[in-house]
Amino acid sequence: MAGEHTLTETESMVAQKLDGLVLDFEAMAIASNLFRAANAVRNHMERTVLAPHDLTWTAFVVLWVTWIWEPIETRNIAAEGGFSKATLSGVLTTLETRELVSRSKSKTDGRLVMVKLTPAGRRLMKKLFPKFNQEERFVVANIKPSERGEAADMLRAICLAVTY
Amino acid sequence: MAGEHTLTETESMVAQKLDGLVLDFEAMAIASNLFRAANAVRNHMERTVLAPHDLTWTAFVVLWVTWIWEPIETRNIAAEGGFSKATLSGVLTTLETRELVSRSKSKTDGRLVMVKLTPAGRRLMKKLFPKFNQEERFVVANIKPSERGEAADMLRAICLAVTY
DNA sequence: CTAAAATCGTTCGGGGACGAACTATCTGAC
DNA sequence: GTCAGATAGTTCGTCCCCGAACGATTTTAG
Repeated sequence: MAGEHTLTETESMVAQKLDGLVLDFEAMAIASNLFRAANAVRNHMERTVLAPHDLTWTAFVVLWVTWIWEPIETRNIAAEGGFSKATLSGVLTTLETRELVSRSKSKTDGRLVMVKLTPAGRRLMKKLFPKFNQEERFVVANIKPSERGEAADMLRAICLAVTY
Repeated sequence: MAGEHTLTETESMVAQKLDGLVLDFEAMAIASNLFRAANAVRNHMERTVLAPHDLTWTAFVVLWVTWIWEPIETRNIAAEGGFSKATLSGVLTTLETRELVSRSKSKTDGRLVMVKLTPAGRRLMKKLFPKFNQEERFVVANIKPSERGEAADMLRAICLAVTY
């Protein structure tokens, strides 16, 4: 994650490998830092907040989305969380085994499965989310408060470009 | 990934769940969009550039880092790529089986393993990276060129906060 | 010189991640 | 009313992903 090499060092190495080709180094820097950042934040969250409760990142996202919108259809959890329905299926089973969520068939459409938190799941989220938000504040601490709005906008702009 | 709900909708739901508690919604928005963006970009790259060559995201990152810095020690690949040495070990084995990289013991320190690309690996990267960079340009297309420098800086600031 | 501590890469176990194939259910055209 | 097509969720196979434990090597203390 650290990335011991400076950006310009990397750039000159890449330029050398592909000499003659036109490259957009600024786009490259954004993409590469986007992943460094996301990965670093995820690891930080897992270590500081999630590991003590034996939760993975994805499991937490599922709990969070469900907590906010329950009862919610599984397809919507997957859409909100940004992972495939196949992934969700496994994670839901794990969480159901731990009795943090419950599945039930929709009355109006037999294809749909509705998900809710159990009381234990709700208790966990009520305790966990404030800690999580506190770490989120830590994560953005190096961004000037006046620039945080633009930061969020920029990330949204990236999503938009890729989601068509 | 899509996230059908608006930010304020989500905020009011969260506020309701945790009423009385002070939350930093701006930090929440940045963190959440960071992951949406990273995930979306990764999926986009995998579909448009990587899948045709049967490469996963991580495998590509390993190839890229190795391509730029070869010969490189495995611990440095892991640091540059942002994943654990355990992950790297498996991915390297996969890539070695496909004869895109080669491992060899360091002469000067028996603990270290050096990694290089094979000629086939180098050919692949020389062909693949321009396509990859082209998609990176697509990804940042919705960010004003004048703001792209700040975008990269912001992501670096996040990394810094979390990496200590 | 040697024993203890540190470092490096691999292995192992368990969960996550996805596309593809599958079953079940619903919708719509006729 | 029926049946072809669309949609939802699960299962399966394969790979990624990490922490912890491990064996091998090097460094450090004394």
